[in-house]
Amino acid sequence: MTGKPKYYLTTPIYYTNGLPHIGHTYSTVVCDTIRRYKRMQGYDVVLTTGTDEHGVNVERSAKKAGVPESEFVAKMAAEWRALWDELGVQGDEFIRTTDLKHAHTVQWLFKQCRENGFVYPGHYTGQYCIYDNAYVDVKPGENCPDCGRPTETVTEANYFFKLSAFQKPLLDWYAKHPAFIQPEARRNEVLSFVEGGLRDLSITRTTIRWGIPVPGEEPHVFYVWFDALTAYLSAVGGPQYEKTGFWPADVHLVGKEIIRFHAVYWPAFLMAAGLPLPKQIWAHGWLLMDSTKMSKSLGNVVRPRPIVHVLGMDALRYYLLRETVFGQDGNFSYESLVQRYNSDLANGLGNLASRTLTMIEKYFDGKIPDPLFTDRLSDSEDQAGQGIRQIAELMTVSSPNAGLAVWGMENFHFSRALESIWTLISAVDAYLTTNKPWALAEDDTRRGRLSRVLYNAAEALRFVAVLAHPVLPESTTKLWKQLGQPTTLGDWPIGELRWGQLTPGTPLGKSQALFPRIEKAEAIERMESMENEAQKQPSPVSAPTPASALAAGSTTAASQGAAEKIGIEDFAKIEMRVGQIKTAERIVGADKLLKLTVDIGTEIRQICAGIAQYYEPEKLIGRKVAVVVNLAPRKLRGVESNGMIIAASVGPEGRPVLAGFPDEDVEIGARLK
RNA sequence: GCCGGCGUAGCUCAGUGGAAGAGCGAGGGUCUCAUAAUCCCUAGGCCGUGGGUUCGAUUCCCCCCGCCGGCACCA
Repeated sequence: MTGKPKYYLTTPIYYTNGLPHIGHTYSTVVCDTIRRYKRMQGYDVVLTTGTDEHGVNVERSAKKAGVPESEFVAKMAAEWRALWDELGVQGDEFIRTTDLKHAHTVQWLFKQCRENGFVYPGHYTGQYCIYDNAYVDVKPGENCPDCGRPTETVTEANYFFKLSAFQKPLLDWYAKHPAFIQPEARRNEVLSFVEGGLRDLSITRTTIRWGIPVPGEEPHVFYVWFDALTAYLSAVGGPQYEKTGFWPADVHLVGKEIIRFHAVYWPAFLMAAGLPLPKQIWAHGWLLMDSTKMSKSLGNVVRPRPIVHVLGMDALRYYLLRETVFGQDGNFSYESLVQRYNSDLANGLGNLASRTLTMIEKYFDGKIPDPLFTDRLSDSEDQAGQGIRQIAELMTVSSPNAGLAVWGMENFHFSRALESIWTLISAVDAYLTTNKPWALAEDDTRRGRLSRVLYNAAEALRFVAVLAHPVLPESTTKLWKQLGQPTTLGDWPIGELRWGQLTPGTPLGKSQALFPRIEKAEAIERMESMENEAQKQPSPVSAPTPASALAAGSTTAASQGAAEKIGIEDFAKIEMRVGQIKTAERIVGADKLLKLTVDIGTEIRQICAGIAQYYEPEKLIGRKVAVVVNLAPRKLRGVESNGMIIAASVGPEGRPVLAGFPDEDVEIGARLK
């Protein structure tokens, strides 16, 4: 089609059992930023995102909503699409795993793998969690380690993929392509995983109805990863990928929790089918609501809409890319979000644009002044202006020793790139303060200098508009128009950015505040109340189930720090009972944890409690405590904990004080209400 | 348990074998073109603890403490 170089990148294909939260948003916004940047660099770019719509969870949710699966997923897919639109995301391909062309691609890929001898029929027997729709590694009779619900022993016939055959080829590939898995820490994890040996993988199911049929092998349908991962290929031609020229992908951007599927399974499938491998898998970190405090409940997810409504989509995009070092985990809080908005966007970029454009309006009748570049006298007079120019020009140099704006974008160091663009903004602010154009304006003999100063400020703003556009598409476009630029900023060739391209005499567009300042408490209050409102409302199709909150490629948002009001029915979900401690011992290698056995009336439970620093094990025996008995079991330091002992958390260190019943005798097993 | 990472100013983090940094917040001052914005100054932090290598370590090595991640079918 065009002679442009091609660039293909993907977001995860999101599972449609719930609605998007801030973590999904993060993945997608990063991709959109890269897409816009590559486009400005002159690439023919395709960004694929989409929805993963098969599986038992969808079956169940659709049933609950009382609609056919196809209808359910259609509505969900529409929701996801709409959200991406609201965030300014330019998805070139929106692939749904229920698309016909995707089914064809999956079936074709399977056929290739099978013909090449990497698929064989077999049986799998294991403990199966029907809620998570997954085999889990526990003994018969044990509960699911993830959701805590009972598992079933299931034997089914299914097709296996010979993953074991790819240990060596994969390791060779990793060795030959050191940048294949990013960042480095994830690469090492994957490496040690593969070095530890690979087991074959079952890739079809007969226990699922809602899936892509395996041709001629009904009732087999394809199981999640063989289905979902292939969507990346389906989106750009499937079997005819050579015609589009977009395969292999340049980068698959994923959340760190699904790195293995992308860095091990997917390349192995492709190798088995004799297809080219993607060039890079980039795993980003999670956004945590409160990094110090891990949340146990997944109920409180932060959604992007309230933020977009209160602060605008650019504010959210900017925050996601600026606040967190890409690749690492980051913290999310409304507090820091509004802080960033006010100090960087409103007071920084917005205010600079406002003061510059207002002065050009006032002193030059709304036309870009002539900087008189040929005037040598003015030139020497304006050394500070030369400084601004230098800073701006350095931004465009792709080198870790230069201005870092372009270099940072190029290397996915988004926070660095933005940070450096903001050094230009504050340099211009300082430049204006020093040169006082408002004072120059009162002296007709200094007209030339005034022109020069305001030209430089406007030209620097133009640089900012171009450089920041991939992150702030909406507001930089406004700025672009305010600067009187007739071109489409998104098409502007970033590599051709040069100082002095701003044409004198250009009439400015209508000026308006880019980022109106907002009172912090009020903004937080509005976002939180909208969020709470949204949590109460069922989704357009059905309420998302908490167990599915960790969708593919999502980043986890743990619970909010501040407690919300809950209804009595929510409280009733928590089953607390009086328990008596029977035994207590320290856990080797864990100095905070005690392993307890607790009689809760109906049974004796093993429970771990983080109280070892303050309670002697021997003195606890016989003590009556409050126990949450219906908490999902989990392993702490390798020791299973089936319940939770209630304690007050006192002081800044959170010293635990056990809740108890000192005054009255209570019966073991009595429920707390 | 095994493997890996991290621990630097109130907060979020950057950084280097040779005189400790940025942004934000906070305190003081300033201008008035601007979104009560800007700009300037100030923060004196045992660079987790202890030891080692070195002329010299926050930066290299070891131990310890604390936190986090990975250790397979988790959409």
